[in-house]
Amino acid sequence: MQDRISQIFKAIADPTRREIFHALVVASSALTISQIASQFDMTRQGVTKHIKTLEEASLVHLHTKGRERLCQAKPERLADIQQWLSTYEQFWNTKLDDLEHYLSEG
Amino acid sequence: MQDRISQIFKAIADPTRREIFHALVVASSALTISQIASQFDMTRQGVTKHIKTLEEASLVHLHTKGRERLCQAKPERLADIQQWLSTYEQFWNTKLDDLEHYLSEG
DNA sequence: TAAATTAGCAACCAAATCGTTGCATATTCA
DNA sequence: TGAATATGCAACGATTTGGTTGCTAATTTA
Repeated sequence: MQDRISQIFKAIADPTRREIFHALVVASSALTISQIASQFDMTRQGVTKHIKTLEEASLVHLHTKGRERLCQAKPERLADIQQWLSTYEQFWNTKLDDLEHYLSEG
Repeated sequence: MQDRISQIFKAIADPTRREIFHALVVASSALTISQIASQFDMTRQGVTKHIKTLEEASLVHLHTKGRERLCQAKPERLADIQQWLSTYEQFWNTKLDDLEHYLSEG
């Protein structure tokens, strides 16, 4: 389909998915689809779709237990984004002379 | 329309736009729409649309000079993303006991 | 002034996105 | 076993997305 970094960016570009992801991160344990849906003004199927997108981006891990589907956040996958960001970090994180040094060195 | 962070994420979620953005960052000076288009296998109008998206996300600054539209990258806007990431950074950046400390305190 | 260059705008198109409803299936509980 | 629970799958619909073509307007250049 598409490259991993695009998948991750698209997954978290949607505010609802960011909320779901955050809910999973702060949850003390894995949550079921229904548990997540109860926290949002959306149908269970809507949540299922968002979870699928997050799982395809490796931001959520799913594991079936009986009739339940347990969702667990994998925030460490966001390191891929930080990796991408690192190329541009120098433009706001460092002192001006560091930037000028970078530009002159090419 | 939508929140700033979603705008930025959506803007850079597209691989073509990331390429355009990168081309602008590494360019020694601002580039015109036509100059950008010549580097990509796309029509000028296609590029114009991408530039519009990047501008709306404040990742690119436009300024008209005669008949030309000069495009300049504003990579410092990516700091907003890093800000968002910082909430989750601890999950891959710190030692395990730091994480456990966070969870027990949280 | 006439031709070439740079760009904008509008319309169109196919595909993806974000959500819904309806129904079927599997598991658990009484 | 029968009812309730948790979920999946498919179809639908409105909107957005990523791109195109065609035409017009403004600026520069010869």
